[in-house]
Amino acid sequence: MSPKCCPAPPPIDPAADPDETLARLAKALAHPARVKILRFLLEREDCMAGGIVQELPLAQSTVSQHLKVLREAGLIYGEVDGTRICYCADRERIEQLGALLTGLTTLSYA
Amino acid sequence: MSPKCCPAPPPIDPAADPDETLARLAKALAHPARVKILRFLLEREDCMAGGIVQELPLAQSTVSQHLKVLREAGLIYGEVDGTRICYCADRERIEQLGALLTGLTTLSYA
DNA sequence: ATCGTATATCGATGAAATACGATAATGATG
DNA sequence: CATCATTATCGTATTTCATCGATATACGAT
Repeated sequence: MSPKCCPAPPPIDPAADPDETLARLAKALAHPARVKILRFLLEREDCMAGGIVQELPLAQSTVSQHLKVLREAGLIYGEVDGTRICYCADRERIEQLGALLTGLTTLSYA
Repeated sequence: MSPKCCPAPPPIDPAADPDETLARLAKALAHPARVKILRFLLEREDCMAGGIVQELPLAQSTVSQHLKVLREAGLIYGEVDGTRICYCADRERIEQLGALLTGLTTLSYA
């Protein structure tokens, strides 16, 4: 499931406030470029990421910034090996976002 | 299903770019106060909203601003009747966000 | 050791978000 | 009609975001 080139993703903190967590994850997705980056990473199972810059009409430094935001939110993880990066989308984290959303909508029916 | 005090929610535009839409909706949720507001509205099926200000440690004008953001993103809808507001959470829109998320993660398995 | 490539970080800048108080608008109430 | 209660809007200060170019860093190849 999880590709070889990346270390294990950090665990999800169950004690965190759901509203804060939801807002935090949503914020990381709150930019089209970051959604596209995430989609790009999700599309290739081997999580090779060299070439993200070419996919977007943005400067390299800007893309790097967006990657940082995604990384800090835990939506992607990985490592940089000198000249090569190996980022992976953390599906579990994305599913956590989905679960938080579902938890929101099913509240009143519980 | 949809409460009486609110008009019909605006329809969802199917032609919009999914990444833009996802980012737009996520952005509206990218603040804890707005998540709390949404949760508050989802909790009461009758969508009465008088009292949101009391739920949050924020000035009334700030809450109004957050409501505006949610409204413009289509996550809530409703009308103001002078001294009384009647906002409803748009469950369909929230589910659209969930669907866009799912569409993202299931991409490579399609 | 030098060059080339790929990524991250820094610094600056303009745009947008967040917050508040003050004010306006609108209905309800006396 | 005057007043109260509730919400929206305006003006403004502060912070955060987005973007870029320039520079730093790390590795591979020559």
